[in-house]
Amino acid sequence: MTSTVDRILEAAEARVRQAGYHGFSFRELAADVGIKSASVHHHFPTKEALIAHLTAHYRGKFKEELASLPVGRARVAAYRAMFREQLELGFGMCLAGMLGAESEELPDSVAEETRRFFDMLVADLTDTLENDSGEPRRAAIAIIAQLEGAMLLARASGSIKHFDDATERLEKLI
Amino acid sequence: MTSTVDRILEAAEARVRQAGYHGFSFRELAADVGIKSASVHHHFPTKEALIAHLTAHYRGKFKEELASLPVGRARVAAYRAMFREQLELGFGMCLAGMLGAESEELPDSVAEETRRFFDMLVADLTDTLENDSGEPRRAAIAIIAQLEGAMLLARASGSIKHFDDATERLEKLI
DNA sequence: GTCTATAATTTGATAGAC
DNA sequence: GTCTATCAAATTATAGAC
Repeated sequence: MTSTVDRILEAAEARVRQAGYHGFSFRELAADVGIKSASVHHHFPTKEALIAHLTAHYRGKFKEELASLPVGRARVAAYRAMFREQLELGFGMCLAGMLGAESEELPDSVAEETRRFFDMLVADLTDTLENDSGEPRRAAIAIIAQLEGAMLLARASGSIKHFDDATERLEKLI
Repeated sequence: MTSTVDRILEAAEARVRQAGYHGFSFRELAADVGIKSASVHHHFPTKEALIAHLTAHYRGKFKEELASLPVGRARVAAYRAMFREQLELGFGMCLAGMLGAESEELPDSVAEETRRFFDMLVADLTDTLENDSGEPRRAAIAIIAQLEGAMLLARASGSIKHFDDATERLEKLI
């Protein structure tokens, strides 16, 4: 049995990943969970607080998943498989990717948590590539950009094939 | 002297590129132009009609700019410079990139125009790379994804340096 | 072509009962 | 912790005067 807070976070994640920060209301979110919007406000006072918390939570979940991935060059392929699976399951954009696109017009706390997500990702991949790349940090940034852009393009085109095409030679960026 | 329609399109482009489809209202848009929201509705009956038209218009403008770019491999570097300049001037995401991220929850006509933008871009770059790549279409898709993802990452991180890092070895994708 | 006025609905958020 | 009820503001959109 999952707590109400967890169910709110799960529903909010789905909503943001499909439609962005401004693309859904507290009422829609509450309906997803099976409660009323006032009950959502009981757990998260404002939309800003909810999405900032969600983004930090997403970063934590993501970091946990990273812990189980292989090290070295193989980790890049595992990143690719992770992103692809999210697309294939219909989960929408990466949460931080969606918020990153909108970030200039988002509340500060949300933009800040989004920034921290990418800092974490860049750090993880930079560490990973330290022995495989002359410029590990630059390679890490290029790979993350490629994955986010491939997701975006696949959604825009309505075809997961675009993700596969865009990332097939991902390791050339190392 | 620009027409009211052109000023509406210009303001709408800026709004969508910063905040997305749901991130602004007709009243804000009208204020940008210096008119009332009812006057915006006179030119574009609905938000869907406005943004669908805007996206088709953006595709046309983009295609015109492409006409002045060099051919062959040098065109890839010119693409990169184009995208970078937009970021540097504070123009936000690529319009189609922003709408592509949100596309699953957008009105059909808007999603369709967004798809057509990327079809056009992929076709242009595929033609360009025909003599320089064994898989010109796949290379084209990879390059476009890289550029869109680099914009997204630069915005999320608040640093144009991330765009430069992500795209420095863009030609490796050819 | 632009305006004022307004309709009908939705939004984020709060008060207070249970 | 959830609800009903409600608020004030904002939203997309329309009617009709000028």
